[in-house]
Amino acid sequence: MIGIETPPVNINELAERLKLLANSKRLQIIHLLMEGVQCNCELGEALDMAPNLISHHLGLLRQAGLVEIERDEADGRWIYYSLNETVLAEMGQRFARFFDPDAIKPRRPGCGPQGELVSLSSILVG
Amino acid sequence: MIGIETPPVNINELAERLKLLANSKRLQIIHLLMEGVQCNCELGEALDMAPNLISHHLGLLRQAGLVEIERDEADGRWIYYSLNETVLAEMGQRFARFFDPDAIKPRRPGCGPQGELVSLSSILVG
DNA sequence: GATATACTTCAAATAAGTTTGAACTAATTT
DNA sequence: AAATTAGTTCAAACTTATTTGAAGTATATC
Repeated sequence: MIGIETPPVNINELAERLKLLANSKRLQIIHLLMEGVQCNCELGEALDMAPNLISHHLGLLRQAGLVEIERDEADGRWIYYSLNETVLAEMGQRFARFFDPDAIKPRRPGCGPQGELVSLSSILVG
Repeated sequence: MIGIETPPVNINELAERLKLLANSKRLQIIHLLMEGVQCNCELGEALDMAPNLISHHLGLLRQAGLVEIERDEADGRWIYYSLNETVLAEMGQRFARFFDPDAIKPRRPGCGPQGELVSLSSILVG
């Protein structure tokens, strides 16, 4: 055990979010949705992927709240997908907060020859 | 094929970066390095992981340029790891640029009943 | 009511990533 | 020079994620 505070962010949760995005097919889908594309068939055509695969990835994105659906009012067979702007923004903020380069603290010698010297002296002095 | 510009970012590369970070063990390592922790043994103790596993994950982070090493001048057995602030910042900027909620364009009816009407009329008119 | 369309779900196959355990360097100490 | 220490590398076992192919919904058209 070493004397470091537990992280203020939930690392496992952050890893889950990153896993969701760490896939080029899903990134492509997100990109197309941002461009205004809206249905499974159009995504499939643009990405050259089978509809069930698109559906699978959309499902994962949907589970995370990043993608939302809406059926066509006139013809209910068509489903329109869109990004949840709020969730996207919230994710971005979390990443920015965790990977903030300004939060890097200087290395401290808690280990190695220097570390031992320090801990020895801190025991002798403090 | 549909008329959307190719993305200005390299999606595969972005996915690779995200994959690197999409792992709770590596996030924990990054977090500890940000806190100033510096050697394999200390990371291992803090995370309750075998040194070879730590080494494996550090290796991946190092490949991506996110982590750098330095040997102790007095006792070369000790290796000190640290984060490359520039690379971290650059990654953060890339994510922010790709996941920018303000870049979401309105849905356009290129598909479905509405889409067909639009493309029909655009053929007839244009 | 039968057929077609748009999409989803399921199960199996494949691929990729993670962990483990052992062997291996490199540097230092005795 | 033998033993120790800090860390790495390798191969196999294990786990998780992705893809494929087939079957299944829901809605709409003929």
